[in-house]
Amino acid sequence: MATVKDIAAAAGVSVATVSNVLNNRPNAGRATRQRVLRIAQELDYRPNRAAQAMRTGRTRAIGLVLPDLTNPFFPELAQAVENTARSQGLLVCLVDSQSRPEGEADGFSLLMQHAVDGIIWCPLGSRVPAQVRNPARPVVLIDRPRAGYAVVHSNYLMGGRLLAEYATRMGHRRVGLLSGPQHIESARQRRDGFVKALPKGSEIAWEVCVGFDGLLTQEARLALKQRRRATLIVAGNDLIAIGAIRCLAEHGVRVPEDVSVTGFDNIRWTDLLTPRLTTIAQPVGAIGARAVELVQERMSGGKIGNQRAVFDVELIERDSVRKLNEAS
Amino acid sequence: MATVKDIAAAAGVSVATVSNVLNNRPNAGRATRQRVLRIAQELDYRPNRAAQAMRTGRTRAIGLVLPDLTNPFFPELAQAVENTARSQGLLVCLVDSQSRPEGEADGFSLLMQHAVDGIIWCPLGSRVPAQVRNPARPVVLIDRPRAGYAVVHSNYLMGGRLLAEYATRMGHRRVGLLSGPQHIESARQRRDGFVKALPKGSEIAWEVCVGFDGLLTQEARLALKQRRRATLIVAGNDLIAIGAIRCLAEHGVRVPEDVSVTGFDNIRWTDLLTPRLTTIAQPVGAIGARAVELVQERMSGGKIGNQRAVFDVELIERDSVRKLNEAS
DNA sequence: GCTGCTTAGTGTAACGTTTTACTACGCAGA
DNA sequence: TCTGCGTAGTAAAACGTTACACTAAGCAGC
Repeated sequence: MATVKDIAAAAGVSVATVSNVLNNRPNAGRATRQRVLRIAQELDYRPNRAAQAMRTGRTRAIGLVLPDLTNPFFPELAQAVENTARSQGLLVCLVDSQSRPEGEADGFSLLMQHAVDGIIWCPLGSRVPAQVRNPARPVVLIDRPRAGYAVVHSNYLMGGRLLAEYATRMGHRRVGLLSGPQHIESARQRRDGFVKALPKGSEIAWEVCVGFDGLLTQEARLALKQRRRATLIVAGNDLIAIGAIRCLAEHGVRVPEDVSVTGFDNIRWTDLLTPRLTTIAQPVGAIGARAVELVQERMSGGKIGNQRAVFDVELIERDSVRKLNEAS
Repeated sequence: MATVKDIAAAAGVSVATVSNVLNNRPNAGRATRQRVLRIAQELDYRPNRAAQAMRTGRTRAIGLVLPDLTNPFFPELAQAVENTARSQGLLVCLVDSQSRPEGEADGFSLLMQHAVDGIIWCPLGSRVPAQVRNPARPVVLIDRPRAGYAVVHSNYLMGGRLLAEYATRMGHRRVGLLSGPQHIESARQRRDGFVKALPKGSEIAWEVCVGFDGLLTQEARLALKQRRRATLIVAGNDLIAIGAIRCLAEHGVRVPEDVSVTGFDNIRWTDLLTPRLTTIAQPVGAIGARAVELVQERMSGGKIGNQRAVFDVELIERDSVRKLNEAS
């Protein structure tokens, strides 16, 4: 591979000048500049990132630390992050902790060793790995807020509210809640947003919390079996909704004929399912892109406080909620 | 961050000795060795990867180039690859081409700039990006074979055969094929394996090829609507199967009561669907792990020819195939 | 002609490692 | 005592960049 030295030799200038031209600093004449650029192109020059990194301390790589790629919300996010990053010339280094804190810690350690310029992180729990507690590098959280960090996520309260309004409009007055883990703020806000926006006369028939992975607990299965006259089941995310629909089917309960179900996330094939799932769409692409922008701003010195970027969400009406007549 | 120089100073030896100890080369005395190691630990020394990379040309990072993270088969693969890699101290750099050849090319270019030590690649089409045609770095293909490369994938022929045997056992004699793109070998082998293992007296009622992403073409929808007395539809992967089931539902056709459907891949929530999908399970974890091993072998000099690692697959019997009595 | 300023460009140290060639020392064998 | 050899360790170059401190030349103003 060609180096600056090769270019310098071919152009009859010093390596310093080549470097100056390549990083377009002002101190180079018009003619020289063009000559150097042309030769660089001819030799197919690519800067050696390792050398650059050693000299400048920047790698033009960012870390992406996710809890679980088998939850389809995250691959969509990863795709958005990777594509935006690549369009800016940034490489994405992936860590999937498989929901294990040690995995998260190891991943951070590896990322720090490789001196990534910044980290986009969807934190697992409340624990902050030592490797990142003194963050030499900017960290931007994604999807899950935490005090002291910049974060970009959806307006979960709004999502909850939209669902509550829709439920009411469709005539549902008694709902069962299959919420996500309440120690995760994004799960809590979805739930709270829903509950607060529920009008007088509507009520929560029951509530059970389960994991975001859609694997239902005994308690959840029992609640779904009994149902206690709930006409609508509001799930914490799409995976939970899918799990619920299947559990209901096992008891011979049809969706939406016998009971309605809503999800959250609008993962890609919720509209390939039977029935197509009514859910809340998050602008995943925008979220991923914004996270990259934010981390990049911080990489280039901008210490712009710990901002929050919150994105509006949208109700996607499909087939899993039935319209009740007033009498029912 | 502590450097070798710091350790050398603290231990009263030269940096060369520190380096020797750290890479446990023989020329260092017992006492010195232990002192250096102790101090390195105390100072929480981590080698500067950039400096190492510049000197040795190795980065201890590998690239993972995938066509589409929104196809749930790939995140599972990515997870396996990342976890095995991390356990070996390798960082994974992700590229998602979003099924666009330019994306693939850009990704490779970025990976080469960062001088990853090896690349695990699920190629998009038949085009080989120029960046990788002269591979200074070892490349291991995953899931999609191609002449001249090492590859690790499932035994697709076996998968096809298992499906054919199962179909026969369940009394299905007339099947419709909803195959994947036939220019991709893995799709072709699934199909061929199935067709070849079909006994006399069984027949292919019709065949349509669609993309792996589960979005059905007009032609496919028409075939599903007509059905031409096929009692079983064999889909090229789970996404296609899911799409087919929904399309059938739109025409009021129930699965498996009216027609049976099989998938391929056993992506994670095929058993959350209604009906639970009968499909072929690939050992995704093993495939990912083996790919990492293979690329690592090659990284450390082993030029072991272009081997093929082929993994057995397994039939997962669920609820989407009905047993027909002989008469039907 | 001198001063001061701008433009265009250069020489070289430095970043943190690894590695090559070398030294210094002790000791066994003759 | 000399030779040779193994052990323990060192000095310094090298990897490819960037950036600092310079210089050389041209030119305007007086």
